[in-house]
Amino acid sequence: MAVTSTDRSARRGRPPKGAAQLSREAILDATLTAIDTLGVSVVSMRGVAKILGVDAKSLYNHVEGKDDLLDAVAEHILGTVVIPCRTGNTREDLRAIAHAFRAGALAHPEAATLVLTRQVSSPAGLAPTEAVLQVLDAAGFSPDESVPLLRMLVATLTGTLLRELQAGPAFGVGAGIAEREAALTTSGLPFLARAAARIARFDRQAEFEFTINAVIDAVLIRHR
Amino acid sequence: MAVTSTDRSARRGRPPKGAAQLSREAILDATLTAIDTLGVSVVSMRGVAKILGVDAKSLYNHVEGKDDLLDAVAEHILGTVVIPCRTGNTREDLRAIAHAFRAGALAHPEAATLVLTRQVSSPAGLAPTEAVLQVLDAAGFSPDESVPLLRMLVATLTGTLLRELQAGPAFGVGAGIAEREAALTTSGLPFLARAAARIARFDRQAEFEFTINAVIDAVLIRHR
DNA sequence: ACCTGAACACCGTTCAAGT
DNA sequence: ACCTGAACACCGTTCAAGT
Repeated sequence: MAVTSTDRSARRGRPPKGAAQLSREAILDATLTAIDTLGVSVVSMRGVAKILGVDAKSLYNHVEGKDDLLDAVAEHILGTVVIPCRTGNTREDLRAIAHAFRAGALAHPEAATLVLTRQVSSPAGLAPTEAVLQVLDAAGFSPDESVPLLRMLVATLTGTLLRELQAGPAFGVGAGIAEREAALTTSGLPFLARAAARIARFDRQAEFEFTINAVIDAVLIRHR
Repeated sequence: MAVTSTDRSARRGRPPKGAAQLSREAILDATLTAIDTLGVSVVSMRGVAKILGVDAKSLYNHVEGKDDLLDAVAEHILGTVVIPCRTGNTREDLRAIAHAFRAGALAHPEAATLVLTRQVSSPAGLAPTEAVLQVLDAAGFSPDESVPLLRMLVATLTGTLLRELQAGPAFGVGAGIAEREAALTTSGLPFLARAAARIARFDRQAEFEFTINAVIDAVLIRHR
């Protein structure tokens, strides 16, 4: 019952021999697990700190703020993407990069929005971009030709993955394909009504394949 | 100095003859101007209420909550898109729809993220989709063929507009083209370094034209 | 060097009480 | 029918005080 000088409830300043030493990396890890668990929209500095058994304000010794932290998460995930080796077949090489990017992004579905939405400028984050430029160069495109093509590829990839994410965090079909089909059928829009069954269903893998192949077609058209 | 029964500071309940009668539409308008002024990330129920000279909690009589409100803003903007008449030229018709969509989205740049990011299911919001399906039908595509093509077009459009928005809210080039070019040049990634000058520059209109044309090429390839 | 107490200026939302 | 007071359970962040 005696209150000693190490009484935790009265402590202030650095803990005498606190268990986990706080670090930028530890904070980043905790943030990622918080995002995976609760979703990115619910994540908070205070919540991350709680995971680490620390006060929220302590985080500011290692991180500029919440925005900086979320940028770091995006960069971390992007750094996770393993760029495939080139085969010399332009179509297959572009496909492989797209699939690698998708795999990296979907490894943390709740964090994927960050990757797709935030501007990343670190070298690690730029590796996929570099890889695309390399493939286009090997295919014989000049930089003048490559950059717009790169932008189209990135835009399509981004858009496709965003759709995929909001189409349903769960695998395959989300809740209510029948409901969606019914809503479309009765929308009063004839072409949507006619295509309702096909629109209501969504095969993530197949849609990704189709879109990425089609957009690569658009690239290869410009090939001499 | 006398405190009467109409003393405002002690009032409770509906104002005797308050100026503006609150309505869903008025709330929506106020929200849109708040977004245009402050940016979507800063908008709050309390802020919107202040614009209307009302307490934040009053909004809940006309709106389900913040999420519902932002959905409504997205729908409103989408309902603003004027679908162009068909000309019979598939390429031109698809281009025209894309441009109409872009114009609608960019009319409120700070709100555009909502339009591109949220799932919209109201008939008004689905009009552009219906228009694309109609053009593809007129071009001779079956619904089975049209739906994946529609998805590719939407994905590319979404991705392109998102990039355009984050590339710079200001018109044309944002701050620091030279800085970005320098960063890319010294990134240690050779292909990025070589294309640095082209990547650092970004002509919104030209990039949009290129991408949309290229992706329509991918559609028309599949034309018999 | 690093952590926290106290503090500031905010959030979204519920619900009963008022008119 | 519609608005608000009181209240709840949160936010991100600063800064001086502590070790």
